[in-house]
Amino acid sequence: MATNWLDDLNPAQREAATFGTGPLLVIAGAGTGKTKTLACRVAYLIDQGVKPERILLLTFTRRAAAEMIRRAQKMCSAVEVGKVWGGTFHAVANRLLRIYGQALSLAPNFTVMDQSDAADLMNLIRSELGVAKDKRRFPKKRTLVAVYSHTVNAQNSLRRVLDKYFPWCKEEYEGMKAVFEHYVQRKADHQLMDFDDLLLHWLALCDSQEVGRAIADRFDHVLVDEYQDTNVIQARTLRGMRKAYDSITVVGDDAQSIYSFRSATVRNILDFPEQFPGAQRVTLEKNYRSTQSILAAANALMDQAVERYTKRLWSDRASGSKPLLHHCVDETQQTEAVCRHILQHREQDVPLRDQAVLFRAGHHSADLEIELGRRNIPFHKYGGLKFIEAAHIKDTLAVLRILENPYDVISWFRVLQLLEAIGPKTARRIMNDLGVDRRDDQPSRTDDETRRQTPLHRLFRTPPRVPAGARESFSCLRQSLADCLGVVVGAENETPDATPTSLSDPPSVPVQLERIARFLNPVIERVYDNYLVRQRDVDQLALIASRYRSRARFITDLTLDPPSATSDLAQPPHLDDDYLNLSTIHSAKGCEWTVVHIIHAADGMIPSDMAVGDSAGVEEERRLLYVAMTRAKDRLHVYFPLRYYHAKYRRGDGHGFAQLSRFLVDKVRTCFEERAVGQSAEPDDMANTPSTTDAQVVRDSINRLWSD
DNA sequence: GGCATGTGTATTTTT
DNA sequence: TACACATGCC
Repeated sequence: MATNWLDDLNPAQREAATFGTGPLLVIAGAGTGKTKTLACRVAYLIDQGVKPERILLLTFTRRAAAEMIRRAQKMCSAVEVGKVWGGTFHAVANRLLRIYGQALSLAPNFTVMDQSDAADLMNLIRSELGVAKDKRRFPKKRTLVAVYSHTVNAQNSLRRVLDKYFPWCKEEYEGMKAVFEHYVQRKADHQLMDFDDLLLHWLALCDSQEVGRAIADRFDHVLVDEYQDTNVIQARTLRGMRKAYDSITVVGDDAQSIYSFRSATVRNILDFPEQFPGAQRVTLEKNYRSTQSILAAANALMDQAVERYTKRLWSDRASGSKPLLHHCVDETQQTEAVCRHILQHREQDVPLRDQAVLFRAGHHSADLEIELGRRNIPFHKYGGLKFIEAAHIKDTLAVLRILENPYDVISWFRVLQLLEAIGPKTARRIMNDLGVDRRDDQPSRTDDETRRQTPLHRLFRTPPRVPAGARESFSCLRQSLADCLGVVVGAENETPDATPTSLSDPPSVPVQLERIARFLNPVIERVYDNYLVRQRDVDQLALIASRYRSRARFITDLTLDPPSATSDLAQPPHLDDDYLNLSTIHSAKGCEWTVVHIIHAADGMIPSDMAVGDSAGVEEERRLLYVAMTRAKDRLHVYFPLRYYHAKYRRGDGHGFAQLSRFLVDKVRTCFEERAVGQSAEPDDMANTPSTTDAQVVRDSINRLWSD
């Protein structure tokens, strides 16, 4: 079948999609059909005879990769496009390391830690070293992870990173250095990999004499999406992946780089031509998404930027009505206005799923979420607190991870402390008894006898001494672990064998979870509030697990690509269900909706107070607002609450007046139509619905006097 | 050594 | 608000 789908592309898109071999840089502005172009390029390459499994497609989220592959599949139905290596840098690194990691002496069953696991390990080390004892202000675990990650990702010296980004921690240089050294060693000893390690070890694989060539030569073509949000390690890795073959396509937009906190650098995209000599360049400027009036506002915003950007968007879509800027009395009014507009749009046949509310920080939607709940408006929140970060879910995963990697100190430490009468001290002693601390039995890793002596075997053969109060639940834990491995721990003196070759097959992953729940349910009931909800969450986990045959795969997928929202699992939305999208701006990247509501357009929120320290920070916040605005297809609402109550800090009626976001200068505001919420008529297209009146504002303000 | 209770403080974005 | 840390009791 010929390639008639190419007819749908404009000349620039077609040039990018049908580019031959060699390096190609595609500058693709917001809404210029980037996904479509990349999907077509995948389809084109396959159509030209490239084998799908010889294409590497790197995207920012797994969802993005899946979407492109799905689209490409539609174009070339004859070939199994699913064989394309698609996913995030981290997911691909994980996959390669499981195959080739032995070249770096990595165990194939290493554990992937997410950032909160990394924080726990930092904390463990911090307390062991006692660095925090005399200094009251030693950085907290999250700060430690942030500093560490920034340092390795930017390949910068700790000194310089502290000077530049964490000046308030400069005093603690020595202590932090010690913590980081132990952190690195401890991970190596216990087969733990944090997110940064995945990238660093992939790069190391590329540089390896043994397998570097083989890995690079696996792929004829490498395609990279969202290139503006990659860091120096990733850029270096890409160079390492191009040895015999030089075909690489990177797509990005310098005006949408919003991940510098993760050490992403816009230099990657700007320097691409030098890094990959002979690179061709294609620019996509025609926007298919937004009305001209939305683009006018977005362009006006970027005109204020300090930096020059490489393109200017245009559209031949009808100009549409101007975006609206709503001045609200306070957050309550903002919430009310958002709900009202959402329902009005729904009445005008824009279903909830085609609308989104965007905000800077996860908790900015708290008030709105409560109101949506009250009004029975279903929603789905992206970003913010993840299901996987809930304590009881981490507990469950920790048990699974012990099974997978018995040297996972973090998980042991966590699980043991769940037992009554076991705190940090006892937990550490038990771990010692079990030999979880690998430094003790390192000498001959390959020696068969040593391998047989994993902490789990010791647990089954010679259970360690535990406090009387913990005895019952400890034996319950032991039983659960044994059940999951398909091992019998009946009589005390038996010597069961729990190697994978053990006689009775280990049960399926959902069954393992059910066994774990037997141990965990009483624990959850004792330790947490809301235990019924939490126990149900564990059941939900088993439901997801039913899609997996491999426990290792399940754990890693959950870590690298966690369910995006708590509600994902609490009430999995049916396909025909209509629900509103709530999202942080970061998580909204790459998405589009018919109607977009941006809330909290106040200085201190956008830009975030945390980011206004230097001009680079402010510039990034501007791009963030740009990303938010360009998500809208037909209608854009921006909300500004004038008054914030700081009940958070002090009780009472203290409040302060906010400033409109500094990015909404006069030149930008002329692209908006401004409304005072509750004080004037609504625009034509939402005229005939009841609206808040002046009197309502008065009543609200009176009521507030005793609402507290 | 564990654990309940009280106090102070910092407070973004994500693979 | 929520989390880390200190204190004092069991």
